[in-house]
Amino acid sequence: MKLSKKSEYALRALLELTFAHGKTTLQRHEIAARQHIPVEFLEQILLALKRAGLLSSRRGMRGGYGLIKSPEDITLGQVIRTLDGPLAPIGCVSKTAYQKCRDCPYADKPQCPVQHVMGAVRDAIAGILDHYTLADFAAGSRPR
Amino acid sequence: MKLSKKSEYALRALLELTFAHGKTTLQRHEIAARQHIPVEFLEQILLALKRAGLLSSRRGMRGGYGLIKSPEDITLGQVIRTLDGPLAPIGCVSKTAYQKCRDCPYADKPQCPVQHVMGAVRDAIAGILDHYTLADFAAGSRPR
DNA sequence: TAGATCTTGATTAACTCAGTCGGAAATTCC
DNA sequence: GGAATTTCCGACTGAGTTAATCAAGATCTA
Repeated sequence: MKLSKKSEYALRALLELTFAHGKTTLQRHEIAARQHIPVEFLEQILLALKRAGLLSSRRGMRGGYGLIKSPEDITLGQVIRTLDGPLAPIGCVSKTAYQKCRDCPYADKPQCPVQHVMGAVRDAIAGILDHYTLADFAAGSRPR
Repeated sequence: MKLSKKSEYALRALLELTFAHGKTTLQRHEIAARQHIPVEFLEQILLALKRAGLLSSRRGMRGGYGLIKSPEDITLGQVIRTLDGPLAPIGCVSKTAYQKCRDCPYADKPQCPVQHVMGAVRDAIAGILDHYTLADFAAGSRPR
């Protein structure tokens, strides 16, 4: 049930980019310095977020990174999924990356007790993270 | 956000032990066969559950494992915590194993946005798993 | 063109996960 | 008492993941 360092850094980096949104872009080293993140590691995180369509970037002297959408349109669920994979605790209850559970005697019947509980857990986690936007996050408030 | 195989096996093993509770005890190989779990791996799981005070055991010819408390008094939260550690996605929001977050610019102030969201996630997970008993689990129903 | 910056891919050390193995200790049955 | 059976305990292993680090290349601005 753990959040990777990668996702944590991503959230903290996006926090800075949310503050800067509309005003300016930020460079790797600025984000790294403000959030105490190893710059080379941060780099590959920003690249992943870019490939996921959340960030734009510009190379060269006046380069840097910026949000490509407005903070209200990016959820923490999206961010964590792109870096850590599915939110579900177990493959057979994932909605974005379902995987049939091998070796379980209940196979995939809806009677499977594991599926039942973990489905509830998944829904609880996704219920929070998929409604929590970067705007909420930066404001430090609850969503909606 | 993933449940380890260890915890999954533990839940499935406890399912069998719940069915047997009051009637008989079960041996490693019986549980392993019914739930398709590698027997030597299951062993160390059962041992861990025993050390956590959930199971009793007897060695020798008529030996085996049994629940030491009634299924209504064991929650899935307890089980998963003993095998996977804290439920919280990040140390600084754990109630059972709190750890101050190093290198975060917000330190531990209540204003920390990461702490805010992840606290909500932790509460959601624990809210389910700490109220879900083995009895609920075996019945395949929702708790309470 | 020079210098700054993003981009890509490879590499690494440490750690965790999932499972295996061998042997010691306890209990029962003969 | 001895053999069979079962739990107990610790060490070990191979594969994969995590958290970085590094070097070299592409691109942009001044």
